[in-house]
Amino acid sequence: MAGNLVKIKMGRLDKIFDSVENGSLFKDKYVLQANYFPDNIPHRDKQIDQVASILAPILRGDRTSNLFVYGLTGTGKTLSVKYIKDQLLKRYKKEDTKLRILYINCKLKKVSDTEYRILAEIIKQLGSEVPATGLPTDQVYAKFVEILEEEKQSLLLILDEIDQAVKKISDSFLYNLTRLNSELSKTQISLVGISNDLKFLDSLDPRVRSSLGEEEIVFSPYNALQLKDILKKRSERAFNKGVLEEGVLEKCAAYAAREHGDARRALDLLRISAELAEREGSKKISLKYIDMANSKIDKDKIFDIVESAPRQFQLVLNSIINLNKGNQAQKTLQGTKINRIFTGDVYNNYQNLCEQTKTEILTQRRVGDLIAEMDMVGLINATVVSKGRHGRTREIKLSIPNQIMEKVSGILSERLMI
DNA sequence: CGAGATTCATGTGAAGTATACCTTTAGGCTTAA
DNA sequence: AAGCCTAAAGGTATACTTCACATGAATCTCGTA
Repeated sequence: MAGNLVKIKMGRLDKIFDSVENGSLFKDKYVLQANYFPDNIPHRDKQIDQVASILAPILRGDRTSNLFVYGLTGTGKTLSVKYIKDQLLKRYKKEDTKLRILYINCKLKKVSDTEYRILAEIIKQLGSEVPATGLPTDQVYAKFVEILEEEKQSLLLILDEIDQAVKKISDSFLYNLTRLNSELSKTQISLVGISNDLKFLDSLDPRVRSSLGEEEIVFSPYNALQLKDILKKRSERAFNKGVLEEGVLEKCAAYAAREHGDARRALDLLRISAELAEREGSKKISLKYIDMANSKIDKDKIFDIVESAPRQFQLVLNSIINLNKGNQAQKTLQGTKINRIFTGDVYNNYQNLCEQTKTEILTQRRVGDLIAEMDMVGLINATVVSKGRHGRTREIKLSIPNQIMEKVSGILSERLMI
């Protein structure tokens, strides 16, 4: 009896394993993943050449112009710069001075947010240590300078997502960095800033702008054809022959092109489509999986945010959902009349919710910021409107798809113990 | 009736506060030779 | 004497709060036709 049961179970699992082992659509899934580093970067030759020619003097040990690289997400900025970094290091031969190229992503959680942490990361990459917290910032600077003065070297600092850093800190950080050169006798620092905010440079202090933006390069978005080409190159390595149905690449490319030509999005779309197809035991990746993948990406993002958000954030979100539900009900009852949701409404509802859940009530000021955050991450759509005599406020629209509203609501109730 | 002044409900910015956490430092205690 | 532990001191990060000022169109006011 018991043996039978196990046998049945084994049989079922074997089937699952078999389907993954034999029927796999993937040849090499890694090729489609975000951290894959391709050995050539299509359609970016012009930009790569530009960057390379600006940075080339560093091979002679000269200081190069500071460089600023713009471009929306998924336009190959990071990839291209990293590629050039590798090439430079490969070519560098001079013995008497050392060449060091540091790549720092200012957006990564462990690095981001403070001048201190960025410096700490730089120092760590230079091969020294500094405590994660506890030291005054100027001491960290001193340590940085000390390391640089140890020996003659050229330093190229690549700061990715630099706008994130400056938004949190002030641009005085960049100012300090650009000025450091005059204090150093043996070492030259060159900066490469990467940002996807096109207006970023304008918002900087003029002194910083002129020194950081000595050279500028713009990475324009890929168009649908280029995206398709990229997908094609990668899919040849990623998939087994013949698993892609006609038009799949085109559709992925088209979707991603719609999102400002984001290549990362295109690749994600393709990979997730394939995963979905595989899970359903399909031998081919057909068009319908792309649509599924597309909505799955959106949904997962929402669940992620909602689930990991801090309690107060969840409470406020819950209030908005409550109000929205009320509106839906009214809509069906009374026809066309829709109450718009404003900050004040949300705050009132939120206060009630706090009483129910015995949570401390935050000030309206703070709740306003939380609402702004939700707008930022795309959970809601909030626009500032002036209602004339009735003041000025944000009009809030929920932008969670209806199909997952229930589930989001469920997660919230569970986490908030309502 | 129309131009300007008012007004409302909040947006927004700066600065301050509380709490949690971190390292360094110094002093006292333990331990092994 | 060396090593270890602990608490105090001095720092940062985070999540708020407080205070103060900014906003912009509906509405009010008042001079004018």
